Amino acid sequence: MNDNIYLFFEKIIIGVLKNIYDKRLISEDLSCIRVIVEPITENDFGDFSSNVAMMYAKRVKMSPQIFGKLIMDELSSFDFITNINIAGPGFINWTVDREFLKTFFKKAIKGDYGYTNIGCGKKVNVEYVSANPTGPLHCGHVRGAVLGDVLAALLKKVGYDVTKEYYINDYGNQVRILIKSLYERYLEALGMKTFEPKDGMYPGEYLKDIAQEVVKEHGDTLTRCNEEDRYNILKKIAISSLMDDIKSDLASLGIKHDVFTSETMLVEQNKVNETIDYLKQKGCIYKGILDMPKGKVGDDWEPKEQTLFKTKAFGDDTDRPLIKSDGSWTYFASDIAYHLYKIERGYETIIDFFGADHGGYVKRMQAAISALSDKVELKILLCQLVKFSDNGKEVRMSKRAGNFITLRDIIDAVGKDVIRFIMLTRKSESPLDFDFKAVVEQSKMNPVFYVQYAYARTCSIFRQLKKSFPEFNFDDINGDQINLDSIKLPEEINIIKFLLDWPRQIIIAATNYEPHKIAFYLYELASLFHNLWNFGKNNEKLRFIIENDIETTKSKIWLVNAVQKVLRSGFDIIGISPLEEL
RNA sequence: GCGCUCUUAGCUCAGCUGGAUAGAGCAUCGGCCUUCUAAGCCGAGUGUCGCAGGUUCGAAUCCUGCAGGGCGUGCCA
Repeated sequence: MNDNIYLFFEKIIIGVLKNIYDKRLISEDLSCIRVIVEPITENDFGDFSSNVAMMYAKRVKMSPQIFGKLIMDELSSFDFITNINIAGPGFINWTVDREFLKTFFKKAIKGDYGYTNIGCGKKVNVEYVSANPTGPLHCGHVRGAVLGDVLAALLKKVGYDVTKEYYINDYGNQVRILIKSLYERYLEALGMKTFEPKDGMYPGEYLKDIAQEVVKEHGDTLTRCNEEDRYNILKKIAISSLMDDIKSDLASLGIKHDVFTSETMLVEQNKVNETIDYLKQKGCIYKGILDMPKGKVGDDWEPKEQTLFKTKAFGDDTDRPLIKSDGSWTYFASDIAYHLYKIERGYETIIDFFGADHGGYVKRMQAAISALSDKVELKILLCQLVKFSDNGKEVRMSKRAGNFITLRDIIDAVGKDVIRFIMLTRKSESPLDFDFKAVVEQSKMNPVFYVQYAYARTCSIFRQLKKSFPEFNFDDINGDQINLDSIKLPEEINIIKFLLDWPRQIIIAATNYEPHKIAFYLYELASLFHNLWNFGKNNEKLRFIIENDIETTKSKIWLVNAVQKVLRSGFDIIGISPLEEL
């Protein structure tokens, strides 16, 4: 916490409020309120600002100006606060002594900068990707995959005990169809018939390879055994093979889940039964007939009695069925069991990352969770779909025809770093355009190179440093005794101020579940650094390495090192590579 | 019909969760490479924050209504 200058000042103001109250200058003890300190972007006002006087003027029955004046008088007793003033409708603005700013940052950057323990080791489960194991991952999965992964990394960074989880939907109808398709491919591999995709069967070529595996392992014996055995054998091979492919694709994206939970396992171990029984006991389940849905209705709709969950009582639009007409569990039923299973494992916060096409699912799942537990928070995050195009032309996909862009295609085309960064250049609720041509071109259009270039430049400086000062010792710049007097350009101070914002940005991004903020922060930091770099292009005296002046060089290198460290730790969070050369 | 979500510069988007004169990139025009990497930097113009109300010291941000786009809408996952 002591590396966060905003928390530092917030604490100071809390202390000030206490003092004012002790002196009976105000009528109410405000020392337990939440004070917010923010950076000031327009430099004319100062470095930092707080709106506390405006927020609480009413409660102490004063005008913001008068209340602010009281706070201001107390604050001016701190010698590192200079130029304190009240502006506009009652902002308290102050400037911080440059030596203090540098010393504060010098201490902060030494440790695990940016790590904050606001999570206090609480257990959080982040479920993401969870694509059906009926084929390879396609481009539609990429955004949720990256956002979920970065969010998990962020939560870890702020002190949560994070489990990254993948839910394998290996139980429902889709799997049944998959196995049917595989059997047809198997017969084809044995030369017994030609594969003809019908009844929604999966036409993809990948089933041919799996069929070959089956033939290798079982010969033609499956044509003779009973249907149930055959189904189970085929399912086991298919799911494990497809999950291997999925895992390997995810690994290429830098994603590795901690836990894989299988829907079939939940059913077979009676978790679904038990969950539904539990809900029955609570009186949440009944048999009934749902009203005909408004809007588009299939031709085959007819009223039917179903086993229903009273999700409407917990805020859903209508009650939801749990058992299909063939007697098996609906997806919703096993998903309730799955979430209870997560709760049983001790997670206090459960986060699900869904695509926008699952938006209709949010309310019923949240309803289910409130029925199961009043302690656990379920957060369902939706990310909008990605529109893929190539040189401005939209790439249309049809899963039925089997011509979809796989995740593998995208990784091969543009690489992991580019995908990950591009996915973070929008907030998750905004739709995202992904144009192959624009992305493949390593141009200005592509922010990931811009950010990686800044990092590479820091590395380049260190390489150059070795040539100019072979005896340079990095321990010198990490020690307390380093002299930072030559760090005084406004742009250098600005970079330090911006770097001081890093721990705060991480907290904002993590607590609001907004991973894209990190990408934007890094972009801006890169921009500030490129700017500083070019000072040295225009004026040799403003370079980072100054021949024959080891002391100045040391302090400049200290700053470069700090920039590099923050870039590096940002890269770790969003999962892109710190390339030393481009 | 109902629910969720989005609408900010010519285009693509940020906007620190209610703050001060709403910001970037692209595109356009002009400048900077015998130089720590020019995949970079600097300078120049652009706004009915979809529309209309409301809440208050203060609204792009919160609430209500309307318009437009996307997604969803029983026994798919």
